Amino acid sequence: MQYHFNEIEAKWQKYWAENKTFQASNNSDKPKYYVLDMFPYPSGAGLHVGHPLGYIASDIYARYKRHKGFNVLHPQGYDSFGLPAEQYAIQTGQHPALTTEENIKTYRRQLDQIGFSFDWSREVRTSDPSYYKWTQWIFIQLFESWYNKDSNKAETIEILISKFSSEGNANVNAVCDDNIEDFTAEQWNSFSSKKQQDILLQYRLTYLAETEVNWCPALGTVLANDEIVNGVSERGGHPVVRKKMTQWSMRISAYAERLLQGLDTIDWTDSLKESQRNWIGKSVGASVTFNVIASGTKQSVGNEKEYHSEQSEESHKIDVFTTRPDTIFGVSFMTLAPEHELVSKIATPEQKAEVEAYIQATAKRSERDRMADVKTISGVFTGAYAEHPFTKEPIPIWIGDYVLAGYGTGAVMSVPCGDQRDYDFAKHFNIPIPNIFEGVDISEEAHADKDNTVIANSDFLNGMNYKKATKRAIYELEQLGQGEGKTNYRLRDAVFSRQRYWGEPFPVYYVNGKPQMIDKAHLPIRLPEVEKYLPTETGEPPLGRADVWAWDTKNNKVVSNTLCHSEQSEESHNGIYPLELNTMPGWAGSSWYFFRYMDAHNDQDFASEEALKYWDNVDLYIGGSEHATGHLLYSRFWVKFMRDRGFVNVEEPFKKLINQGMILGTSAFVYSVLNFECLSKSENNTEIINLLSKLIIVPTTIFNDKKLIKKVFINQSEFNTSKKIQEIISNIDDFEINMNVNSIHADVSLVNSSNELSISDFKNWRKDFCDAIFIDENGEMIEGDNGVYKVGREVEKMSKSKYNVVNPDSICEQYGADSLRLYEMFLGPLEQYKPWNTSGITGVHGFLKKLWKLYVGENGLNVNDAEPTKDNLKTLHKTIKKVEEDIENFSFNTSVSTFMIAVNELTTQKCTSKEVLEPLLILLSPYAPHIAEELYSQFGHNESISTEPFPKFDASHLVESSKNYPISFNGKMRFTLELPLDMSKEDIEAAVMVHEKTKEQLQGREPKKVIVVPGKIVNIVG
RNA sequence: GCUCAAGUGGCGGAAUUGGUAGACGCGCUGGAUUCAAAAUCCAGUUCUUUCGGGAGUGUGGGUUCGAUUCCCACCUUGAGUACCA
Repeated sequence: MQYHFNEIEAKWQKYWAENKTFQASNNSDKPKYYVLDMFPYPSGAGLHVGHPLGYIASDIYARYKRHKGFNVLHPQGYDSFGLPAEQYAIQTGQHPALTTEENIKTYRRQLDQIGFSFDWSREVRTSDPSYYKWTQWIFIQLFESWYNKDSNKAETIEILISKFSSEGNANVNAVCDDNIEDFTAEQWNSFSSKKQQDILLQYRLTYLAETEVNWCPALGTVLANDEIVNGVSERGGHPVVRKKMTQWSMRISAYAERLLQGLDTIDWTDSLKESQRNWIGKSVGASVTFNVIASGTKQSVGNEKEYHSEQSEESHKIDVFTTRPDTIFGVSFMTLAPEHELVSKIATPEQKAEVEAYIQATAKRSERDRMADVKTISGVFTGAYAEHPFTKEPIPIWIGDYVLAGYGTGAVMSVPCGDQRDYDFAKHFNIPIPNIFEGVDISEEAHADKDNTVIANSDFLNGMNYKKATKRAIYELEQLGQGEGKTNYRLRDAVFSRQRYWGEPFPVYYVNGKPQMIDKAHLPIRLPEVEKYLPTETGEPPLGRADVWAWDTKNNKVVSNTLCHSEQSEESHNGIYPLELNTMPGWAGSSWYFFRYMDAHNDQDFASEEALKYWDNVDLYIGGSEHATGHLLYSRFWVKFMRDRGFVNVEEPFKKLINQGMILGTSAFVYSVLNFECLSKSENNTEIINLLSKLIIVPTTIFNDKKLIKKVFINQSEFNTSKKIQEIISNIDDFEINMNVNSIHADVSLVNSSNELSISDFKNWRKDFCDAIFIDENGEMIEGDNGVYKVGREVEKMSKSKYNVVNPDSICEQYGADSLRLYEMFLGPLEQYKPWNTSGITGVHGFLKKLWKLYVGENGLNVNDAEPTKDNLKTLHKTIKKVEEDIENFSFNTSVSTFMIAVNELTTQKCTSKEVLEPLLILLSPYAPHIAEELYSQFGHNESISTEPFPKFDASHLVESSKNYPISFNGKMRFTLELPLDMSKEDIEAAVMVHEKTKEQLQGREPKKVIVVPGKIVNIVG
């Protein structure tokens, strides 16, 4: 009986589906375990072999946990809203829902054929109205919440309103917009509802505000910071510009500290935590207020009139944030961002022109230019001065684009002796660099080291170290009322509006321009139909094209726009108002989906309390590291919010997280000759002769071989009748010939495992190469089937455009899902990036065949009740031990070799004992579940192997009576010696010393020392 | 620039508390089987060698009886971040 993997795999996939083998129950006496994969975006291209890597790992773990007696939740779903489907819809006019549905079908078929133990009864899709109903609901909860810094959590907005109406906002300690005016309870109660709504919007956790956003004209939408890479869009690489727009934002900054602290409580990789820490970017320091000296005061004190006119103007203050308040006496100038609002107000008439020119020049430069060009120092003096808080000396105020408007206050106190950027700026503009550090030379560069710092020339700070001086400086600033200790975060509030069609609609309508939430009872608000998926002619988002997109507040339903009037009078509206035209970003649906799996069909709640309590949070999460500062940060934010409001019980969503590395493609290249460069040796001139009347393809081996290049040149010249070339050929030795080539990707499916290209298939594939001439490694033309062309290889990211994509379908067909699963694990450590090489799969496939042969002979099962031998048991138990340790350590690659060793050994031992071969199947079942099920059923079992208890390791089978000791001399192993394990140290030493080879090694020398570690090693020194 | 990973045969990689470096697989070489091929099986495969050995885990140093493993410095590659005050 042969190993017919296709039949076996189809049979068991059907069995699992029909018997709902992997359906998890929300009621169980077993301990629970929740294994989650980052759900996929269903793209049109389907899965390639890189995608399942993480799923296979999590599936192995999930199956292992079932064997270990856990009730395992291992769900899967689709992050099915997103840009590609919409781009495709724009191109083809097809509704994204249709293409998404098609893509999901492909994904499902591909996933099923790999044999995953997913509980498909809990599948979720973010684009499904029954799902996004709850995304909308969470949005409403965020809108109805504010962040109370006193209780350090989000609370409902009702609490805030009652505070306002009873005591005003003076004592409210909230995370909110800057510059909120103080008001009393009486004032609050007398405010119009419109004004009250405006004020509340400044406190809500999601709020509407005019913000500078990253606008991508090519995509017609706003992008979040994490969606921009190197100043261009992550998808498509389109330019991004700054633009002011009214947008929904999420007050994630309220959670900055908790997001940072929470990292210490979760089991994630250090590099991932580090990226989140950097992204949050906490810096501790102080805010300092500098008073601007009225411009008349300094320069024209004598001029009474001008002095008075300046005095009548309002006085200005500049707030700065600094991490080094200890260096405040080293300030020799201040720098404002060119966009700073004070710039135009304080610039003196003499400097005004120059300042304005500079501002304009900076505005023209794109964000990308500014980022790319860090070296050029530029700036302009404003003419204005600020007063030093302690010395009262005037400090010149400059503007410079090295100060960013978006960070801190957009202004810095410049301490050139302690900050390299300030130092460079001061040097460039000849601004004094006072030294306030004891015993430090600052003639070459700034001294930015906090640890080795003693402050000097700084009045009351003299002689103090960084820590002491900082504390004292803050204290003194507080005394003056010109500063306080402050912590700043780089983390910005997240823009939540997208000008796209294929996303969650907001449950929001506008009355007189003020946002109103639709009641939970009327959710979901479904995406309206539009006839095109592009922005409108007036620049509104695609939803602006919908005809039925207004909210009827009387009947609580979406109605035709024609019923909605824009007139101001309340009566004319008839209770019908326009709906929000933006949609939510990709991360909305993915920030909470892990809770939905717990109770996927609940239509009363996003998940029931019991389900949330039972499954708690994700025990193991596997996915790519590219989500470090997007999905993984936003999810943590939403979970913390939901916890604050009592909707869930957990503070962190993912207890343990593993990043699987990417599987890279091995691209194949052919090299077409661009030209032959002929250099005359005698005449000392260079000429490039274009010989290409025909396309010539050469292999890599020829590139640097002068002889072969000449040979190719001569062979090809028969296609060219040019006199010049005839002349060169006749005097070929007078010319030095070089060759320039162009690398062209060849589809990897046209190349066999020995890197040989099928030339006829290649010509068929690239019609423009149908007349190309291929040259072999000897410089000879390849004609017909004679000769082979070897492609060049390079490891690159797997992608359609590089023609290096390997499809799991064909692998499953040729070798089976079990082979694919084993091979993906066998490639190397899960977290590591590694290239895919299809030829290696024969190794694991051969292993499965060998395994099959161990169990099944020509006439059926080869297994009996024979008493296992000592060797059989030893092999089994060392395998149990290793595999269990490996799975616990997520070292799946090493278990595959362990299985190979076990099967090799048992085959050699001719083992037929059921007592050994049955437990081995359970060990293997998480990795290669189909073959394990099949053989297990042939043993006579009627139940699936999937919940059989994991075999127990018994150390007694591994006990040895002797050890093959490595005998080393000065740490180098020279020979081995078999000795009983119960031998004493002294006896071992004696036995080694009398040995032939020892004497040979020592050559008469007396050893200085003999180290004997019983059971391990003997080392002779001397 | 800063932060974090990682450097071991022709290739993917193994060596879990410092104790026989190169497990396992690919590839390659030779052989068996076959009309032939595929498949299968057997043997070999770090380098070097005067066939006794000798060297060897990016480089240089250190700790140790003993270092791929620990410490210091450097080099290279990859990823993230980028004027964050």
